[in-house]
Amino acid sequence: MKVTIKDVAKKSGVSIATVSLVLHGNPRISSETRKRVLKAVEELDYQPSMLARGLVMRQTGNIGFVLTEDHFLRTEPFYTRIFLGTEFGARDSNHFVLLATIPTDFSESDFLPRFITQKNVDGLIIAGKVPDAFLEKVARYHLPTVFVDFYPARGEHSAILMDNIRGGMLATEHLIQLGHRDIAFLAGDIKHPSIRERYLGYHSALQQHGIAPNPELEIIDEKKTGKESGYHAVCTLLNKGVKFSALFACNDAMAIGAMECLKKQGYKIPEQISVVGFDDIESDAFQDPPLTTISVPKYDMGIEAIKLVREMIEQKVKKNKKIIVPVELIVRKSTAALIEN
Amino acid sequence: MKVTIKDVAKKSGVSIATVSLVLHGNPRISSETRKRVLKAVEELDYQPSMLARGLVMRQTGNIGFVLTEDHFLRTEPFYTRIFLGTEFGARDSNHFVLLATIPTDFSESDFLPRFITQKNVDGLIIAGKVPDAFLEKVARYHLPTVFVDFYPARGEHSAILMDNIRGGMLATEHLIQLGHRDIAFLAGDIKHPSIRERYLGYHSALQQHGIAPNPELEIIDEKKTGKESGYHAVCTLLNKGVKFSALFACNDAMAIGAMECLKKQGYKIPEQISVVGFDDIESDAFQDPPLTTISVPKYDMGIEAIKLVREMIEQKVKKNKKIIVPVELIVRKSTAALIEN
DNA sequence: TAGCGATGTTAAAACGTTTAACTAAGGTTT
DNA sequence: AAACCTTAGTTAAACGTTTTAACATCGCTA
Repeated sequence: MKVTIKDVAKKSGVSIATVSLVLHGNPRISSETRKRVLKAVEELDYQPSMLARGLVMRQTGNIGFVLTEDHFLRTEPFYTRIFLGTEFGARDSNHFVLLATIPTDFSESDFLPRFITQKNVDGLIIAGKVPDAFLEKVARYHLPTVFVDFYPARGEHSAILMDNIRGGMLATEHLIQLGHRDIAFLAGDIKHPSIRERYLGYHSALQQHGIAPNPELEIIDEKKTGKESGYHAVCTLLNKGVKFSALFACNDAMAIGAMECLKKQGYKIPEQISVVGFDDIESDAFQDPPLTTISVPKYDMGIEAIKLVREMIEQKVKKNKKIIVPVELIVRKSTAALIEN
Repeated sequence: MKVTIKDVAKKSGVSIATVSLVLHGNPRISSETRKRVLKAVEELDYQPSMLARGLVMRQTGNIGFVLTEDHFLRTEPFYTRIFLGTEFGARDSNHFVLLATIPTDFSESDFLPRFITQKNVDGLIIAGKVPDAFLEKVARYHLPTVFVDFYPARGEHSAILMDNIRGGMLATEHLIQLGHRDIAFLAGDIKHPSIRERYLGYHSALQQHGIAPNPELEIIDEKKTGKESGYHAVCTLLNKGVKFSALFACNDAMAIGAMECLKKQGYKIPEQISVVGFDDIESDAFQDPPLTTISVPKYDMGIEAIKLVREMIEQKVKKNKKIIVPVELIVRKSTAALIEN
């Protein structure tokens, strides 16, 4: 059968308590005994039972990771990468990350993930936007919770967010530095905090450089934020007949859609129009031309999220800490200096 | 604190043994006591501790789900869907599914997922192709294991596979029934069992309908199996100058790449050339024209996988059961009857 | 009336840990 | 030499279950 602490104790001629103490680095144990125990552990390949440990320590060693089904299944592996980050971060503290999806339209009558109702996790990471009904229901369990890439409308919470405002500024400033003045902004779902913030960044960069924002250049009422929306937004912009030499889309999907439309209309990118996106999705580098964008450290966000829940679990204190991870401008071939004509 | 079996016992005026027996549906308990206990359980919202239970039952209640990082991160959520299926299937038996990725180039020196080395799972599901080095290393742990969409080259195993041969036949027969005779086949990585089998299906359908396979029409030595490979394969085919009115690609990615190339060269799909793919990926329906393909029940594969590991765990017997799930032809707009000219 | 079988319930051991409280031996102060 | 501290290790309780064997009660039968 499985080798237990008893086997180790017997083999090294000490009590099981001593073994346990050694394993926890208790300084009361002489280095000689310590060595003997460690040797036995090694030779027997002893692995402590998480179950037994959890039982006495009253924790499960698990952390729940929740996101909507849509987010999990969407083609761009954004949250998947964040999850991978948590998986990695969890290694240090020997936690396991349990992943569960909830219906995208979670309602009062839906069930919570089992690991929540069964109290089989010590803490929770909630990634991406989730319905209010879910938040209400889950709040009843008083689990240490960290939000990632989403911040609930009401209440104080711990969260890992990206610096959307700065990202918006970075993108816009890049264009300004290239000499552009007439910079369009493309977005949908403008009520979503992240998108709103990117928009704010765009605005404030313009103002800081003494460029008056031109409402004509802002297409922010697209229904969605996918490729088609980008395509459509450019159509709208073109139809207005307003002059622009660059555009900043609230995400890469829209940027790619926008490029498609522009190319179809015969515009040369970046010679005639520069394009910047946001997110740094996989396919950016394979676009024609490769897309300049703002990169988000997804993996790191996962790691930070784990660190934060762990802090909350250990200290048993309801902190409300917001961590803003920095974003970065990635210059590729879709942007170029303005050519005056 | 957390409500335990003791609280339930006290509240309903019985011993904890009785509570436990009630919860396990033991028939020796009078229906009166049973009712009382159940009522208390209900009122206290008692949730048995998986830890304590696992400790005495010597099982963890967890099932590990392993796949390579590539497979997890790839844009098409194929394995993600399978995972979701396992998650769902695990609900009945109240198991949790722990997901872990391994490096795509896993080697002897890499670490196994923690839940394996720590014996924190009762069984294992391995999805997609994994390196031999991983298989060797993991075999040492003698865990009940089920493979999904992959079957190791050596040894006998339990696995959930899709009917690739039949899929290949279905696709090819569809084209034959539409009147096509010169049907090209596009593939890469022909050594991969799944792709090989699809190829076999293609072949045998041709033969069953008395059509001599034409090696000139088989482009099977592409480096990879992505969109670019499909694009490139069609170039090769076109350069040969061999006549064909339909093509069957070993997967949708290649089919989509192929369509792009054909459209660029001015061919009309399906009027001049019919195209069939395999996999039924998300974006098929949004292609121009929407792609006819073979659909694979990913979600069901996950459910079946869980069922099978559970069987293996319970019966503690090393079965080698192969379950072949059926595939289905999905007719969209990329195929049409041959127009003689 | 002793013995028996059926029925319903419980006591207690076991699972594998952690950790507070304790012990024993030796060393140091007074 | 009594009292006290250190050091290194051990004992035993606790965590929350499951399950087996034992027990109590009752109505029957011999």
